[in-house]
Amino acid sequence: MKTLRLTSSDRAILLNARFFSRLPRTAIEAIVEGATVSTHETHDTLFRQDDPLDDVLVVLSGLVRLYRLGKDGREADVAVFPRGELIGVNAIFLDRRATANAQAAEPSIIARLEGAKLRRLAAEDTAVAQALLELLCHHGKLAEDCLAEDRLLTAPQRVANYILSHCPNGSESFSFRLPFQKSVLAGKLGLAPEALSRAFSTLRQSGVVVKGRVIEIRDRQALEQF
Amino acid sequence: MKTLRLTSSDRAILLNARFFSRLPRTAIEAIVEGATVSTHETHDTLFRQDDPLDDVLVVLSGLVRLYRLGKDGREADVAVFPRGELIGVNAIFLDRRATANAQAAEPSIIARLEGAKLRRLAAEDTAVAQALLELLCHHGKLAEDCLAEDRLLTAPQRVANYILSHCPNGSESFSFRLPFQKSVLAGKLGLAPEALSRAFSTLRQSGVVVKGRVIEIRDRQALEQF
DNA sequence: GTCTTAAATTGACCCGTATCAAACAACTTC
DNA sequence: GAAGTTGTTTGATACGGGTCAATTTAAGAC
Repeated sequence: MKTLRLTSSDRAILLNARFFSRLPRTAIEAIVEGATVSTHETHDTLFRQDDPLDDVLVVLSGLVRLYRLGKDGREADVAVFPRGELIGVNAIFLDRRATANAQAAEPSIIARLEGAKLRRLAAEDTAVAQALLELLCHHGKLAEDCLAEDRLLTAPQRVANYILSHCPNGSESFSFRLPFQKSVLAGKLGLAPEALSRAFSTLRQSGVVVKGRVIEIRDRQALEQF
Repeated sequence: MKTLRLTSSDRAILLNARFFSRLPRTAIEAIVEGATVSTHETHDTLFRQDDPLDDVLVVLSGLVRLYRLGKDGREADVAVFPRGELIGVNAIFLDRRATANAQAAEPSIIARLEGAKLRRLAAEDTAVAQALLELLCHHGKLAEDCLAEDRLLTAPQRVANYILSHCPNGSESFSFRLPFQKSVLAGKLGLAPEALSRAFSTLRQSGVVVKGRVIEIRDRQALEQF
């Protein structure tokens, strides 16, 4: 289901997104003008691997999972995009085809920006180009982190890392709520859901208490040295 | 060992690099002006994780391996850069610190471009910004490929993939020479050298013959379905 | 060419995690 | 609130690949 224009609340969310927050108002208006919005249920597919794709998607609310399919049908997540993230920037500067499948991991509202317009603006306005450069560098770093984690850490270590990345620095004990389902976290960390579950129970002996989506940390140091 | 200026042959190599080939001569001159060159032996370290780094390195010849260290001292390659590649673009647009260690994987000649200048040029010249955007998108895609491979494919499948990526399309049988040591290939594919060796011997039954650095493929179809 | 050192291979073993199956818990929907 | 659906946990098992050690092979040095 599509609506032609962004509502004012959609607009407000966009303005808060990291990508847009660095840009002058006029640039934002130029980018957003003509954008369309769509709503999606959990498990809806937004686009498929190898599909022609000349749009950038912005997650206004909800969550989008980007994954590739193996020959045998197995899925491997390559990224998970929360509210405010841009999806498909790579594609519009390369061959304008999706490199992976995208699906909503929960009920989501998605804005679509035209790739052609973004390319034009990037070529005309160095502020836009600059913002894109920073975005891509950030994504690059995240991808590097992810690859290194996969190759260096065991499942409990990856989970400990993830938990610590949510720790307000300085505090020794804290708790937070997972921003999505555990199965999504498992995918993001490159694990089967069962392995995530087992990792949590391994971490119990290091002071991690899991109650539903809420995670409580009693001893940060124990986690750090895991 | 450093030389202050690029030789004319260094310059020629730069002009052939994918990044520079899209740029007008004037832009290239502006970027390259003031660059320094250094030569390195195998295993020399170019920079270390978390070091301040406000340069972009260009591999003029040789090979550079980018890797992260685990707590236990294990190394995980995050990228391997052959001649013509740029290293450290992410860093100059983020916090100007290295996100990984870089070491020469064979005797190498490296050019250093100043990050500050590159940033300035990217902000002034949209052609430079454009070239950087395309470069980063390409790197992003490669990183995504790598992550997906790690998560979806077994060791023999990754090796088969690598071999096929060197197959001149259309040909049913062919052979080529590995552009670097097998241990480097192993790291690039996220494998221990032993695992690479075993993968090769598994692929022998699919018509892959390995003689030193030369790889011969007798039956492409068998490889593709592996 | 021979000597020396580094790289690659092979075997034995073990650890980590995927997979399958089943029990359980938590939401929906009516 | 009951019934069905979906998500999570637990156990048993199998497989892939890492690690260590011992050879074999290849590559540099003289």
